[in-house]
Amino acid sequence: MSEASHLRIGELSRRAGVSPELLRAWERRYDLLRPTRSPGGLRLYSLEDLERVRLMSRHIADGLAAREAAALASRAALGPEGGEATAGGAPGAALDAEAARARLARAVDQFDEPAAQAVIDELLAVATVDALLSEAVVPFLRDIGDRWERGELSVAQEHFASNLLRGRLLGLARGWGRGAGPRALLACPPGERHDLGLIAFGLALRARGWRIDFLGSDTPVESIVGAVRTVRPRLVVVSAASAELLTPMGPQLAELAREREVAVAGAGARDFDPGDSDVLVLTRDPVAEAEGLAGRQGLG
Amino acid sequence: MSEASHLRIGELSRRAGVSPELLRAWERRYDLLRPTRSPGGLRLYSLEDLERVRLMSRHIADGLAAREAAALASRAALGPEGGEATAGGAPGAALDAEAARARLARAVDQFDEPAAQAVIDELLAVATVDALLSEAVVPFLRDIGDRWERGELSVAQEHFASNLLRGRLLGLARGWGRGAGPRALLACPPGERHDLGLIAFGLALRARGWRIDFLGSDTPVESIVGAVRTVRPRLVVVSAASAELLTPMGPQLAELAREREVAVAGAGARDFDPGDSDVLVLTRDPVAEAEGLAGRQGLG
DNA sequence: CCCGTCTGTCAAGGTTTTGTACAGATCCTG
DNA sequence: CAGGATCTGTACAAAACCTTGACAGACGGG
Repeated sequence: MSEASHLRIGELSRRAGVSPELLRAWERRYDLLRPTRSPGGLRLYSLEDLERVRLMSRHIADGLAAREAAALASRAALGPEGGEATAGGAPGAALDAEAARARLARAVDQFDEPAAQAVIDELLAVATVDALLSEAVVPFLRDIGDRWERGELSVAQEHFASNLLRGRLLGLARGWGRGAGPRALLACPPGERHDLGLIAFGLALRARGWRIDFLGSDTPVESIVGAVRTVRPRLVVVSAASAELLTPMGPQLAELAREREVAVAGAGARDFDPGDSDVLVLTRDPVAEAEGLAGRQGLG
Repeated sequence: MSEASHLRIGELSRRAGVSPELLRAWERRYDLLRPTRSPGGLRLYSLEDLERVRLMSRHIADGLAAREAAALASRAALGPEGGEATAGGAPGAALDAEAARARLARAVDQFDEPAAQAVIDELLAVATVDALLSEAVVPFLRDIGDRWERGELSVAQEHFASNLLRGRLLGLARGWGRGAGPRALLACPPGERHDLGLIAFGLALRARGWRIDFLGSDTPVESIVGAVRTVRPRLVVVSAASAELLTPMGPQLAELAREREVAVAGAGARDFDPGDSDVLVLTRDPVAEAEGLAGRQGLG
């Protein structure tokens, strides 16, 4: 897994998001990389080199001069991964979520899937699922929403970003139905197609021992009720971006809530009126709410 | 073990999606294959050779240069390296797709996520992406559709299955925008939410060297057109389950088709009338159509 | 405000890599 | 035996790289 594939400069450039000219300049001026050469003289890089370039880029984004960044990146190559102390940046810990979101946003703007995946890879490498969700995914979704409302984002870009993130989150979700914990059934009401927040919520619950049954977007109330009868979950979560989609199912939710925990979530939950039913209204971020529910259920 | 199902170069070319000239060039330049010869001197290939060519193609699609891809593909022939989950296995290994589908169906009926994931894991272990798609995914989607029409499947079960499969397919799709191949832009028209077939198509194209830009379900025509302007793909694919969703965008598709390849796919393509435009109508399964398009584009 | 340094970018001119094409001879199958 | 499929060898052109050298904007110090 360590060494391996030999990338030519073009591919390294694409994966690292640094132009070939600059890569050569860094090599010449700071001796950042020492690629092997093909018989014909072409530079061949390893995956370690890729990491080093990414590290250098990150340091530059943090405000260091190129020379300093190169020194740091070169040193880090040997020593056991230090804390990556970001000098004077965000209050964040080892993970500069702010910078990551910015890079992610740029990748989405350009429909650059590899770059976006790379950012997520880096985030996953240093963050727990909880941190990933609350510091990157949730803010990123908010960003997307804001830019969308301001008209800065096209539908195509929004879809592109959603599908990319959905793939990664569902990847993390693999096996979330396994185990012996209490079951939670997750769904969005009819008309609602924003399921990313719900997936994030599912992951946060999973990290606390729940078993997840995920129905996803655009699920009719009767189907949810039917699934509840089959699955017999301890918790049902319905998420929507607008309260208008939640209100019509109020009675059925209230009915369900007589035998089990029922909650509404998402931006739409804020304006949802549970009346005198036992339906919980979750307005905080997924991780916080998952934590709250875990406590309520006497779970870790 | 290594059955010499003597394939001639034409047959190998068709199955691997690589032109005969290129196969000979790879043999000469990188010693990728060492076919036996017929008494008259014709090259005879084994199924192992086929796998090796496919592996090489995949590495190229990942952005590696031909020489490096060949080195990796040759090395993989001996020891199973990391990452070759889809191609490394026994080439002829019979995958009992029928039984797998039955188990998958039962798992879905019971909302048993772990069981369903296990079935998919097994399939992935022995099948190539192509085989997985054409022998498992596509028939499974058809099954779902049929049972849905007969009312044997609840909405909840359909959603459950879709999200599960979507997660796995998008997992396989990771990095499908990488590399230097021609770009293909994939989307569903407004109102269409069945994107699984389209994802499968994207994977099949990917296996043949294309770079994929995926917009997914429910994308307005103007957004598709806008994205085309940004991305400048060589191919645009629009997929829908019903022709009613495709017909309204006929004019825009015809317009797009004047400068690049445009195709409609999905069940709805069957009833789509391209008129006198150059819009291609893809009615066969994703793998077959991807193969056809690859040939049309002179791709490997 | 001027000057030297740092950095990212570009251009010119030449080489390597790689997919594709062609020509003429040979092989295979109905 | 005709016609399609292959074989060998050579050639090409586009894309990607290489090296050297230069240059403009940003920035800190005098």
